[in-house]
Amino acid sequence: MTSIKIMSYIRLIFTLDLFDDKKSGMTSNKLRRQPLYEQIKSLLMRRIAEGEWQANEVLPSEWELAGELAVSQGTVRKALTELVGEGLLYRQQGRGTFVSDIASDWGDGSLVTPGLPDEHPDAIVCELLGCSRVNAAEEIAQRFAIRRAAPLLRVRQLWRVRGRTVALDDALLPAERFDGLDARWVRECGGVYAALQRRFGVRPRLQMEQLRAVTLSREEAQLLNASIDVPVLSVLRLSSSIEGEPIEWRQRYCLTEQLAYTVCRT
Amino acid sequence: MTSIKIMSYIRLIFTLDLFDDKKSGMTSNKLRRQPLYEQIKSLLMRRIAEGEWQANEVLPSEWELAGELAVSQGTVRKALTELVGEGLLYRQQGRGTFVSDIASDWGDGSLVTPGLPDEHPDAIVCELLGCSRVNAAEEIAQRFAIRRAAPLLRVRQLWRVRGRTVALDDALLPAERFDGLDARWVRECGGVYAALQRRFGVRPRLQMEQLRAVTLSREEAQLLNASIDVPVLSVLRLSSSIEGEPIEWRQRYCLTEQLAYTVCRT
DNA sequence: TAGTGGTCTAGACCACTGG
DNA sequence: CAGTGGTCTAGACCACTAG
Repeated sequence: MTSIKIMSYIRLIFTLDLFDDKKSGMTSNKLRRQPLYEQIKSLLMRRIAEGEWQANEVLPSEWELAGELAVSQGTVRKALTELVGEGLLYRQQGRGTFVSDIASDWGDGSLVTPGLPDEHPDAIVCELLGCSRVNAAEEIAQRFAIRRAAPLLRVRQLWRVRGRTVALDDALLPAERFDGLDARWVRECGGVYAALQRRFGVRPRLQMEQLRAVTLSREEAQLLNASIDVPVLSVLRLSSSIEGEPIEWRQRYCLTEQLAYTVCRT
Repeated sequence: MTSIKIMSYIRLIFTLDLFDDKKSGMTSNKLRRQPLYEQIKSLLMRRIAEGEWQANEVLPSEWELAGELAVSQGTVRKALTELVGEGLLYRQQGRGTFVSDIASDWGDGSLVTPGLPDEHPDAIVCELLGCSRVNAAEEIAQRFAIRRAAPLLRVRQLWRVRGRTVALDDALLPAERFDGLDARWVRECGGVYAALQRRFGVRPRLQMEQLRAVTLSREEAQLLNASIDVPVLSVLRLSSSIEGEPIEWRQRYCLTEQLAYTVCRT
């Protein structure tokens, strides 16, 4: 217990630049100081990314954090509330504040019978088809803010519901940013996003999604075990880190004859 | 100024049941009292629905509201913050808190070139095809929690971008719940959602969305001026009031050869 | 019963807007 | 300059969880 406190204290020393001119104010009031609760958010995000607390582990209480960081409990609470809103944490009254689970590569939507029901969706199973390295085309390079023809990691996945193929994914990630990421890591961690989080402390966040109805190429149709004529839902998704850095560019083709791609709010 | 205060005071009297046992506590502690800020949210939502403040009008300041409602400014702030999060209000530092604009029937997504750009989307124009009354099929009736074959208002709309037809909408609303709603009201208010808000004080909120890739029937293809073979994005959307009451069931067919249906976050 | 998050208060100072 | 929202503090009490 005491050692934890001391370690936290040492960490605070090294991050003291964050809490610099707290009382001074007055100096250079044009360069706005970042609010305390924002600094606390950043600090907590970094410590979670570094693995100080694993998924579903409990954080120190609000009062402990307030003590460690020498701020009031209300300020810690505001930081935690925002991180809960962003999905990084969850709270349980009387128990504590916990780190959220790692996101699945599938994302948020579920696949349910088109009619309408609020039926419980069947589990989606992922098969990793393989990883390869490709060179970034012009537009992709721009998206990732990397040079043209820079190496990309390409991950292909096949999704099944009750044994039936339902979707084909093609994910692109900047290879130099995630050096060492390969099929073995993805397999061991159980997904691209899980690997990103465990190895690089990065949590992908959906930033933009483009939806279209298209038809498949011969190769894609074969992988999905579908006719080349059938209309297919195309989902093009850009994910980024919480800081806004673009992380992944994912093209999904989804068969929606049997199951509809469903998104619920609140 | 004084009269406003008095009216607010009178209103408070009539809604005093909301702020009943604030200090008493202790009594029947199993029947949890609703938090003050939730009561304030409800009160403000009702007053906005009743038209006390129009879109883009400024609300009383946090201190004024706190005075009227006899609560602390922090509690008013919490209520306002949540309503901002729900999209009902927006704030501007130094200016005040304002009522948000009325939502468009189109919804949140925009239509942009499939490539990827963050290009500024072209304006979407709506043409009202007509309103009619139909009887609720079994599954729709269940959704709206109304009896089978109860009357529904059916609104059909055609959407255009730069003159090209891009989408066909078919909206169903419970006719008895929105008695008097017809083509004239929709036209005058400039949309179904605008009419719902101005006439009934209801703000539709997206609750669920189902996406599929389909082909069109002959009639729909004709209306959209499209081939019957082309894959079309089907969007099935259920909207509800903020209280959770189901309001609208909307089927959209969207041509996505030229433009992709795009959703952005943050 | 001790410890946690959830609500509420009162008061302070700041940054921004507008007349 | 007065008035607004934005941040931060300190302290109180409540409801829930778990030993």
